[in-house]
Amino acid sequence: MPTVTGHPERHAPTLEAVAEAAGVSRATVSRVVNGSPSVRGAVVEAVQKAIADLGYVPNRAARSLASSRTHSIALLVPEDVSRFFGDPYFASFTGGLDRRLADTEYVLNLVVARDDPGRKAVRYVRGGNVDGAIVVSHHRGHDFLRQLEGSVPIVYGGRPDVALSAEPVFVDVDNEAGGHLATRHLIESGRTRIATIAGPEDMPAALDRLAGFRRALREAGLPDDAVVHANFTASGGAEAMRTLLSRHSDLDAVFSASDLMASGALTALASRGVDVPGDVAIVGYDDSPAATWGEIGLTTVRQPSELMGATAVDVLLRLLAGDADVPHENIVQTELVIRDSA
Amino acid sequence: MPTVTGHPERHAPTLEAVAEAAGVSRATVSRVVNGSPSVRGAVVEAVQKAIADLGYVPNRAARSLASSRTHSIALLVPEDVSRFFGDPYFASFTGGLDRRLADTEYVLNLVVARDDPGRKAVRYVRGGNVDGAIVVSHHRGHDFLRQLEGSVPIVYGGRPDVALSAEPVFVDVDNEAGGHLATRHLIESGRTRIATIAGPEDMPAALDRLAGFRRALREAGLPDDAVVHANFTASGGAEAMRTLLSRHSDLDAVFSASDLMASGALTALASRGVDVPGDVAIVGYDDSPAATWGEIGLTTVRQPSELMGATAVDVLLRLLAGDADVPHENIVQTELVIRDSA
DNA sequence: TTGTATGCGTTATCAG
DNA sequence: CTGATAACGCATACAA
Repeated sequence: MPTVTGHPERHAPTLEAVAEAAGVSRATVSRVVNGSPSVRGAVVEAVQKAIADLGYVPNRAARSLASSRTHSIALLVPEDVSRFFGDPYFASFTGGLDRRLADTEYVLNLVVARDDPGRKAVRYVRGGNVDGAIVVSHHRGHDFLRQLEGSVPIVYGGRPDVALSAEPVFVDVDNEAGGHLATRHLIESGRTRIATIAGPEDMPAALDRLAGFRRALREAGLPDDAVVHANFTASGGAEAMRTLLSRHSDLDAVFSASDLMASGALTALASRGVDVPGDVAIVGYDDSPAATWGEIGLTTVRQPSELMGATAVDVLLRLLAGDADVPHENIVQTELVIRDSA
Repeated sequence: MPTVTGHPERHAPTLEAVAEAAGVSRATVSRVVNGSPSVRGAVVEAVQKAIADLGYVPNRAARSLASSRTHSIALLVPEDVSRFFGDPYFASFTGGLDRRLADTEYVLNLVVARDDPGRKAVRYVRGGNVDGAIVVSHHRGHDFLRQLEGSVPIVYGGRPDVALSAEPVFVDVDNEAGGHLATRHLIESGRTRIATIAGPEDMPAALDRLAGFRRALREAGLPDDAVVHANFTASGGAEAMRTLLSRHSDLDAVFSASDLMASGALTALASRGVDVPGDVAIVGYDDSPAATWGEIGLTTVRQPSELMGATAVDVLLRLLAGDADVPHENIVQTELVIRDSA
């Protein structure tokens, strides 16, 4: 059995060693490492050379102990990880987080509050283990998030639907504008009888998209009464589509509030022999993988999820830097991705 | 900043404070916290009470500095995070990791080695920032992984296809058995002319599944010559299906090495008016969301990805505990999920 | 079984 | 601009 636990590592070089090699004191090396402006140029160079020669890497624990800053931030996920990452939107959001974080010396800690009602996670965050936190995939009723207030700076992915005592800082997408964008595209391509498969009535994002849909139609002087709600699933979308067809035989376009529902709608249309986009045009929402898995590419509204992740980091970093006037609402815009269906 | 319910921020209590409250020394408190067996029962209780009263939480940095163990492990992802988490398999794997880790005091650090050829990530892992690492989604050519050897215990998700100087510890799924399982199911349901849409010829997992397919057919005395390779995409699967149909008109079943390819095959069959599973039965692989998105549920081979994540943690924990004889190969078995298509 | 003393590697507060 | 020197909170040999 090969040795697995052996540490052939010498003693990792410390500030002390670098100081000696550079002929200065520990304090000076520390200053150079932390980019203090008050060090003579020549000394800086000498120290940096010593650092490079010895391959010095600051000890995180020691640094953290002395400065009481951890240089790590929590990605707090209040639900099952598989579900969270299984959602392409969050996968992409996390990608944005990471990419933006790569330029910094911050590290991402994955903190999950699944079974325990947030106790362990709250203790972790409050326990001084991280400098800040980004909370994602939070839902109404996640009241334990309140216990995070007053500990470290927090940025929410999506406007939190929780009773917080202070105004939360969040990044969100402009769903109303997204719904408007999609519907406007249908209008501009000459459609006149446009329906929507809306999302659940208790989800703010869904309602906002619906509002955007309605506004676009009103602005164009078209009727906005063809609305059916579904539950963001493919089968729900299929059923909604059938309902719409039976109610509005003159239908020539549909805005679906999610790609998954749109894919269900597409199969429903196909089985009825309705040509897409010939007879009926359809625009989805999300630009999820489902948008390109079918035979005909789905024209859809992309949420800049990666940008949102990056933005969340930006905002948090500003908060950590003590920036007093960071905006609480950070709204990013959607974008239309045109494929075959509309 | 509004006052938060609970502890008024003050100075977080330290060992010192607990010691004083319990009327013992810091060392004793430390022993209790770390579960040392050599502390009198009465004292243990007293200390634990003090801990509870004061809401004491050990300072990670101090602990780490003193013990040179970090209690955190790295999840090393050598590629784009979005792609990694966008894959349901990895999302689920990570879920397994997390769930198993929840019982411990270890924390997961997300370490990504995307653009930089591993330099930063390697430095991080070697820099003593983590006690161990779990490496996932590694590909051939990721030679920088070699630089991790000898630093901390490492467990790979999937057998690494990299020239390592020591025998790597990994968890993997038995792809050959999976291919065999799928094919055997088709045989047992009475199919006699069975083809396969295999994965890329340069991927070990794909080849293993193909080998399982062939073995099952040989064992049943059936021909194993109906093989077409595709690239694990839906469109690739559709094209492969068309090729198979043209070559083997007597086809009555197909094993597709991925659900995505199977979904493409399904659309290809549908457009030719072939009934599934009436005329042709089809079994996929992965049990990904794609398996249930279509009109007919896909019978498929599920990879116990979550179990694999949990196993990876188990193995790593044993390594960290200094367990001398942990097996290097940790193989988990696949499972057949029967739906409509076969 | 328990307490004492020391050190872990940095940062930060002073002087100089 | 630079160098001593005291924290930082905990673990752990060593003593008792």
